[in-house]
Amino acid sequence: MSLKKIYNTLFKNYGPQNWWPGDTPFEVMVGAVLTQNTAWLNVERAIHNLVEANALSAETIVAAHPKRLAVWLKPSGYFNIKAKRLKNYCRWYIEQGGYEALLGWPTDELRHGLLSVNGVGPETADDILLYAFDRPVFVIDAYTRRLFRRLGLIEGSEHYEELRRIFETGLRSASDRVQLFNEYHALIVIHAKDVCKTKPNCQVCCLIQACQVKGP
DNA sequence: ACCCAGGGTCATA
DNA sequence: TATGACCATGGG
Repeated sequence: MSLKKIYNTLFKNYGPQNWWPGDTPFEVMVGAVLTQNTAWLNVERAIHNLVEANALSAETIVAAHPKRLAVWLKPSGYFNIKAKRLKNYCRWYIEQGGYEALLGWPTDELRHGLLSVNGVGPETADDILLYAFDRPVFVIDAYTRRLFRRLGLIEGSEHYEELRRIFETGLRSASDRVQLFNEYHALIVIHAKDVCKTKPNCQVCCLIQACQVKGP
């Protein structure tokens, strides 16, 4: 069972997802930080607070008092640490000259720069690279590990970079890799959290003979 | 009253 | 290198 076949099965079941739910690249970046180990609905509430406060910009976030920023971020959980991380990211983002400047960076350098920010780890960086900068980077999250371990394609305990290499090389000959990786990650998440719970007999679940969110 | 959610950092051995 | 504690809200 190839990675492409699994993608086709997922796509056939769920259709196009059109991620990331963000109106601007900057909103995508904020969402990527706030969604760390957090349900997306709560992230939306936090972003809504920022919009209502007219604070959805790097400059405003950097200038905001930490306590007040934490209040805006409260619904997304971990609000104190996320306030720091978001400030760290926005400070770096401004220092590098903002979106237009970063667009000119080669993907490897951009990824390295993102990872240099305290609070931005590999998945957050790859979310930003793929969904805000349209770079062909495959996002590895807990759902990806679980699904493909059950499918028998990976062991599951591989390091992040190793898994990313496996997926990116496995799909190296695809025509539009940005579009493919974008949809693929979205489909993996949708499969895990929305449909898989309520449709025990979807094709992918039959494939792995285990349609349960919990479990190894 | 549990368990979990689109992780990451830091301290410890 | 590799585990574990910690961060904290809201939904099921």
